[in-house]
Amino acid sequence: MSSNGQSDAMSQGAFRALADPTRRRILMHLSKGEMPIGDLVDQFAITRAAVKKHLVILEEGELISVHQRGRERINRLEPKGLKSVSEWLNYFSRFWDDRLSDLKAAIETETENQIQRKK
Amino acid sequence: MSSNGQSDAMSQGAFRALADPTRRRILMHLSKGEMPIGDLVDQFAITRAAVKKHLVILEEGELISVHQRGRERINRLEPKGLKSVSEWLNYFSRFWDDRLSDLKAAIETETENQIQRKK
DNA sequence: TTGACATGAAACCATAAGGTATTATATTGA
DNA sequence: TCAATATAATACCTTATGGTTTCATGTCAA
Repeated sequence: MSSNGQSDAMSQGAFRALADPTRRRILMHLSKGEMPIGDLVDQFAITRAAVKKHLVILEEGELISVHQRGRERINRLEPKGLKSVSEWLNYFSRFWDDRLSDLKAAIETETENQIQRKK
Repeated sequence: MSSNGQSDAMSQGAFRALADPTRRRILMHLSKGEMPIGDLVDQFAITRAAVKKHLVILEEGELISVHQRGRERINRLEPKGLKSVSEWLNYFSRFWDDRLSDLKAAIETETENQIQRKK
């Protein structure tokens, strides 16, 4: 196997957390700004307890962090977990990623132009 | 919610498939080359039937495709599913992604050097 | 055409996962 | 201090999941 073993072990919690569509929706909401559980519950047709369970799993996957503020607990998007998933995925990017090559081509052209202009 | 709804629906199967560590290991193996189920079974301490189930789930997530060849069925890495996951993740990249800017910097340097050498 | 090999499919089992309802705890403000 | 609010925690239920064992199918080679 060689590559990616450690990164895979670290991101297990994140992969698990992302498997559920409700949890991904929660992340989408939190991407617009941190908020307490109450605000999230309003967005879903499930009970507060169910949302709370999702938040715990998201926290375990290091996709969110929780911060006490008075009697509220604020849930905030946490880059760490997402980053580890992205890094795992990156190992496979050579099989499909047009973005990288497109970007590379674009930058090369751009750089050439800059150099042209400098002359 | 607005953004990312369609992409999320499409990648549900892929997210689900990626949640299991054994399935991620299978993908790692297939990244080294397509192979029949028998070759994969040798790499794991579980039965052929269990591996087969994983392959079905990977196929449902469009992470692999299967091609008949004689009496063998070859499992091949499929970019589609990985790409949809990466696109979903991309929505969040602004929260953490140093990769793009790093890459851009690296390519710029590299391109400059190439042009230097051409002189 | 018959055995051996490579595989798929079905039935079954234990545990994890997602949900509910209910009970308990802590902080704010009058 | 006491009610109201915001939340956590527990017990419980149903279905999904990952695994096994057993049985069925299809294809190659002699």
